[in-house]
Amino acid sequence: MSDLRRPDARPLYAQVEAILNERIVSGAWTSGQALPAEPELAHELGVSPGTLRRALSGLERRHLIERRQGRGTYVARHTSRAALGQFFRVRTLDGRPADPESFITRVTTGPATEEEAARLALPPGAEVYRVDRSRRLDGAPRIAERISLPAALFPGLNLPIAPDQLGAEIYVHYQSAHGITVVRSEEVLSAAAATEEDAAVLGIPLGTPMLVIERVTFDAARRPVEMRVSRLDTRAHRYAVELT
Amino acid sequence: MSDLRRPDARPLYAQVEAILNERIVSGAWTSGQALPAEPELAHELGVSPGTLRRALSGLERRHLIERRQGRGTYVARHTSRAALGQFFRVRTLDGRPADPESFITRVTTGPATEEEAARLALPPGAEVYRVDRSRRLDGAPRIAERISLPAALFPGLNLPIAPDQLGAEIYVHYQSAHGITVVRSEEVLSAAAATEEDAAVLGIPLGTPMLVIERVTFDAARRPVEMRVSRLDTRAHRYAVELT
DNA sequence: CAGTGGTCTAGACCACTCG
DNA sequence: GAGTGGTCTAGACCACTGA
Repeated sequence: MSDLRRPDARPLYAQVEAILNERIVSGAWTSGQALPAEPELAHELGVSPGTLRRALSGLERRHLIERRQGRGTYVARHTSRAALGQFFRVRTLDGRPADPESFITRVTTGPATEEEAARLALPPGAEVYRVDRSRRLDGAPRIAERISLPAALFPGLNLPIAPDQLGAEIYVHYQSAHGITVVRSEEVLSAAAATEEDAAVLGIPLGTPMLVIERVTFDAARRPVEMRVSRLDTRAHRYAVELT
Repeated sequence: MSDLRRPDARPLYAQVEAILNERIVSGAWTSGQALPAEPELAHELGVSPGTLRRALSGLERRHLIERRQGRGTYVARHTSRAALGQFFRVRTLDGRPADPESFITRVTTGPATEEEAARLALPPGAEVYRVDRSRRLDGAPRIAERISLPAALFPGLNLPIAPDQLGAEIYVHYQSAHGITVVRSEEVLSAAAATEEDAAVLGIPLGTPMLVIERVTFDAARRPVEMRVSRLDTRAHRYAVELT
């Protein structure tokens, strides 16, 4: 067991958090697995229970673990309700979460565009998969979406095409089939007129104002692992943000 | 000093946080004032230093206080750079924070509309002030904005009209002139075509796709204190969100 | 150098879960 | 009832700030 003493400038709890983070990222602890009890883990790492707990709180805040009183601490699965809604900000006009259903319309492969290479931190010409989806909200088609993935991170891209096997839960698939745990996304929003493709996919008039959402998602190792562009018809839905 | 023992189900640190929150909301501790040192405050409240620190961390997370090692803990002023950027999500295309400049074009008074009454939790017909602003980003007019305020919370609405006295820092004015400390906002975003008013105010073609941002802001007592609708021309700017 | 917040420790007790 | 995480305490020591 490594010694954690001083030369490293970071506080001890931050070093402990990084060590535990690495165990999850590397797969030493896998999704759903129970961590050792806190006193045991604290002893193994050579820190006090209080310091260990502070490190665990950091992992919990980033949704890498889940703690349940009386039961134990578990590596987070991306299947809980909280995790499902974590990155989906679309609401109905009265504020309820929209119920999304996804249909994959096309999967293609090719060299990364300049923008894909920049956003995904890929070398020029690296191969990417592109997944086009049409998404229904509360029954009607509302979102046209393209997801770009580095081929190197998703060997074989074993994507089921049937919507009921994938649905909105593509990040669950990343974790279970490719071992990639997403923890953070950056989104930039703008407005644009519906293109001919939007009009065809969503059955709306050409030029309808659309909300364009460009997202880059990062995993626990801070690598960009996905880029997506979603075009949302906001005539019956909204994108909700809370600022604190 | 009140006793904090058991019957109350909330954890002690949460009760302490609520007590300190109330001292700030009520004005007993005013903006910029130094709090007593931690050991002293812990003794006054009859809790251990650790419990007090946990309560202070909650207040810090909500930006109600600022802690500076070696100096002390202070009731937050809404003047620090962090506070200024806290609620302003607009960025340039390359991701840098946009530099906003505001021009008040009109201030009016009248009974609340149905929507204003609902969002601001006002009785029907309550009086509201409405402030219309045109906002320039990096030199060009990009945002048309209307702010609605409950007249009861802003007696006299002593708003300076000169842009250099108000600027983007309207929440600083709320705090210094009306004693209202904002801590949280909810925003919903949609896309819409530029109206004739948008076109006139911003000098853009009718029908240009606009990003519409509807915001309701709450103070530390959880009252809604402001509603605003901002219409942003996204041809040169974006709205940025981070999801964790 | 006195005073402040930040870190770290060690342990008691409580609340919850499940067999 | 055994085992878990959640709360709370008491105090030592460190790092930083400003007079």
